[in-house]
Amino acid sequence: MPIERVIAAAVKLVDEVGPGDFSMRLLAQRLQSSTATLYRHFASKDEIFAEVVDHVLGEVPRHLTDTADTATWQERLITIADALFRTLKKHPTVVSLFNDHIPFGPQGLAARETAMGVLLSSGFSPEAAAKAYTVVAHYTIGFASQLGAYAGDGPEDDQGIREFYDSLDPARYPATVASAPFLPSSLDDEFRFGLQLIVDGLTTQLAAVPTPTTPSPHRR
Amino acid sequence: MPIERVIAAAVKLVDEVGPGDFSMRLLAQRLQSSTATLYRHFASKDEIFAEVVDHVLGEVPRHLTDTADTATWQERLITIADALFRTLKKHPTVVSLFNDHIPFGPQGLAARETAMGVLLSSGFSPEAAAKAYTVVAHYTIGFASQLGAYAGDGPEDDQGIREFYDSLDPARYPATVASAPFLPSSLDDEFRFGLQLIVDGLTTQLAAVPTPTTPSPHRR
DNA sequence: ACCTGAACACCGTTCAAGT
DNA sequence: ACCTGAACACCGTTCAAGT
Repeated sequence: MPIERVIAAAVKLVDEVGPGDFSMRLLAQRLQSSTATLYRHFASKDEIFAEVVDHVLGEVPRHLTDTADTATWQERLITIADALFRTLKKHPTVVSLFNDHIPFGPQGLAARETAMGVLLSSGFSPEAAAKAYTVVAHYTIGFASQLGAYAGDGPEDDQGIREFYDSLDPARYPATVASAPFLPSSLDDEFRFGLQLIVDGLTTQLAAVPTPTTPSPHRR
Repeated sequence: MPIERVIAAAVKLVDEVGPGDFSMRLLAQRLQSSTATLYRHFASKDEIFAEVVDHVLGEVPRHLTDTADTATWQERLITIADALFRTLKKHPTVVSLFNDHIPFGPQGLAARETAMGVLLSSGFSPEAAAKAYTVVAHYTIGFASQLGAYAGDGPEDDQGIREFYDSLDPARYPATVASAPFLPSSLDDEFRFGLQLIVDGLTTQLAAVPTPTTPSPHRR
């Protein structure tokens, strides 16, 4: 009956069977209760999913690796994005739920506050921080959303994808075949590659305006 | 009974009611047929969704704006990503289906081939082209995946989000409140901002290796 | 007050039976 | 050979009835 127990069980169930096979009946059964009882705590399945998203966001701080006081804002921003990405990778089936609603729950707000604090104390202007965090958060969640496509039943692992493009008719798909051997080795590598590009781009962009870009100690 | 008519009706139905409310019965009814007949053409609902994704990808070329022969690869790459993003924006409820499977259908292959052709003929090495296209494609689809979150029932429009963050307790969420007035004005603007960052990053990255980055006429 | 079995109006998928 | 009504085993959500 404690609400937190329901949410924890819901997270576990989504992790195990995915949002598609998740059902109120299954959840009620696991809690040795009935669906009608669940509806006294939550208005709908969707509301439970929102709580699941918030619960998962609560794990982000655990994946935040310590950064030295001398770390640049670039290093700090990459650390934050990486913590979010690693959290989502631990709950691959949950990620799609992030695309239904903006995470306005307490853990979502806390994650945003922590990240914005790091950026502001690293010398970002409020405007630059808002744009940087928003784009990095959307980039990270967007990439993680596609994790599911690489865990299906087709030739959908790194090696299989390369082989598939390589096996196409070179007369019909010359450019695709030519580049097939050079495809990124994993969505992970690609995520880091793109994240670095964005941070590089932010560095260039910020250097062009009077916003201070020199690192300053975080939360001294 | 022609298979293309079924797919066209499926796209229309997903556009209208979303994947959640889409049902085989509803589709059969629109086609004045029965669900059992649908199963003689497609093995499952999932297979129909795969065809819907491919059909939508077929619209990308229509959104490709003409680029001058003197256009840089940066301009060409942005044009390609923008065409994909605009296509997905026209089918916001379809986008989530992109996250279930890699688009290996004929239209998906054609879109990839066109984009890779542009990059290769713009002077990219096969390796640089593969990495650049993959990261840009995932970036674009990832961003578009989150379009749904900004069309819900909460305070989920640009103005409402700003107001929500602005109304938080400044003592508890100082960094969030400080940056609230500067949030990007729309997911559109943010998409273009991030895309520019990635292209800027690619420019820096490519300048550091012997890969030619000078524009050359496309498909002369 | 708190809980729940059973019901309602749906699903995806299959199959025996019709033309 | 091609189609389909009806069935099967499920859904989310509600509500009358029980303690």
